[in-house]
Amino acid sequence: MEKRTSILLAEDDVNLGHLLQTFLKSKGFDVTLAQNGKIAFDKFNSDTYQFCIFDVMMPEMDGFTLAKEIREIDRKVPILFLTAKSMKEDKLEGFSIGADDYLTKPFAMEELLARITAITRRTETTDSEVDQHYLIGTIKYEPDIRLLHLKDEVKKLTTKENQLLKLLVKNKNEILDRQATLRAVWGDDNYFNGRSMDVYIAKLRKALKEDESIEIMNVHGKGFKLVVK
Amino acid sequence: MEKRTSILLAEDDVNLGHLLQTFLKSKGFDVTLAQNGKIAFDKFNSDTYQFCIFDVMMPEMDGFTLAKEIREIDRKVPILFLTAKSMKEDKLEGFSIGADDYLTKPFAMEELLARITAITRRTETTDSEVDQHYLIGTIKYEPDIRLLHLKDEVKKLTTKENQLLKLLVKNKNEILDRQATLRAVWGDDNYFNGRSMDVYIAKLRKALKEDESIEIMNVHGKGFKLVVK
DNA sequence: TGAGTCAGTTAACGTTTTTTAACAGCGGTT
DNA sequence: AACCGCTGTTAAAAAACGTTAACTGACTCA
Repeated sequence: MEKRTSILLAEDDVNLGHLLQTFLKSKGFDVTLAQNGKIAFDKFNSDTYQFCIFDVMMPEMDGFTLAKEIREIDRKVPILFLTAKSMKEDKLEGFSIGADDYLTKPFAMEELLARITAITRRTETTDSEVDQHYLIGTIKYEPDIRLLHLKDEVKKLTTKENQLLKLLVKNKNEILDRQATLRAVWGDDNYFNGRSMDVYIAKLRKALKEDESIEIMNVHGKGFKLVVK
Repeated sequence: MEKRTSILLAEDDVNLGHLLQTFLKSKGFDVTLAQNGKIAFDKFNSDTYQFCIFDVMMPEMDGFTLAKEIREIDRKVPILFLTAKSMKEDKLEGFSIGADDYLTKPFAMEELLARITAITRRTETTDSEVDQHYLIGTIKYEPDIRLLHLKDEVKKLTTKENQLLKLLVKNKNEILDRQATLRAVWGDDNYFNGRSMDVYIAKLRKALKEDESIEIMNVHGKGFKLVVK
């Protein structure tokens, strides 16, 4: 249940625009592409964006003007400029409007990604959700505080129990690959960690056995699967 | 009570260091100058800074290593690199560590200022980071003056208690890495410092136990995590 | 200058968590 | 059926952590 960062990208060069959109989408962002500043401004006002990337030179409305307009109604949303010029004056004009960063074309995709990451990291909200919970059959499970609400007891899970159960729950009714799980939880899928995992599966089965409809089933040679009937 | 943004500047070139310090001070910043990365790391851990400027090439501990150490205990504080090289690889190495920006020497003072302003603009109004105080559940905590406002007492924290709690609070709901914390607070992550840290965790748990919703939970083999329900 | 105080470390002992060992059973293959 | 790798389970061993108290060294102040 992870919300993706939505980005508003204003770029009149169709090729570059689509290239960037595809790249950023592959990196897990929601990217809305606008052909020019006017369209971008409309889109900004009709939807919610966490991040803006504006080409400086565009028809209709250039990037700087667009940024200035947006800054009047939102003085916080991060704005990154793409500019073909490399003159210092331009850079400064962008910053004084309230840009957060700029890239001079041509630039490496990875650098763009790095800068977006750097900026969004700072603006992230401090507290992540601690109140998230799942229902496994009739049993309430709170992974963030590692609690399992059983019929007549609230069981505290250990780190490993919790990591494993969280993966099972996230992949409910799907096979949880044995090797992948070992690498995720134990860091290495060697023999002993495998045995250790089997021990933890036994613990979890015992913890969940009060609800008959829950089953952690083994898929021979593949992994485990949490099934709730 | 207006407090100035405090900057930690790590620069081994004494001339450039003083020049920058003087310039930034004239622009209204509090600037602490550290001769090398090791000194900077110690200063970062004993005081509070809103911004970091690190020269990449320094004796004792270089800027990238310094940033990496700091990122383990503070994933938000803005870091700007000063680099003499202009290779793209270097830039990316910086960003992947979690840098926010970089400047290639020689650079214009005004450009440095513009970048600092761009990065701090959004955070300065939102964050009450300048007038440092946190709420841990119902308990008010003022790290700068090392006070914990309990129900019927104002508890003075010792240096170590305070450093540890500050890190926990800054990383609320996230795992605070055991080794990184030891290096930050005790300078070395050997066995005995580890035991010492466990003693301090016990002290903090005792101090915070009046609020049931607060928990310092252990993540076996990884570190501790401050959770407020 | 020497008893008292205080922050921090080390020691000691207890508890919890995780790993390893040991043995038993199961599943698929030949 | 015989075999072999995979899994189930329990118990013992090892590692990590929790807590209290004794200890150490630095500082204070009469």
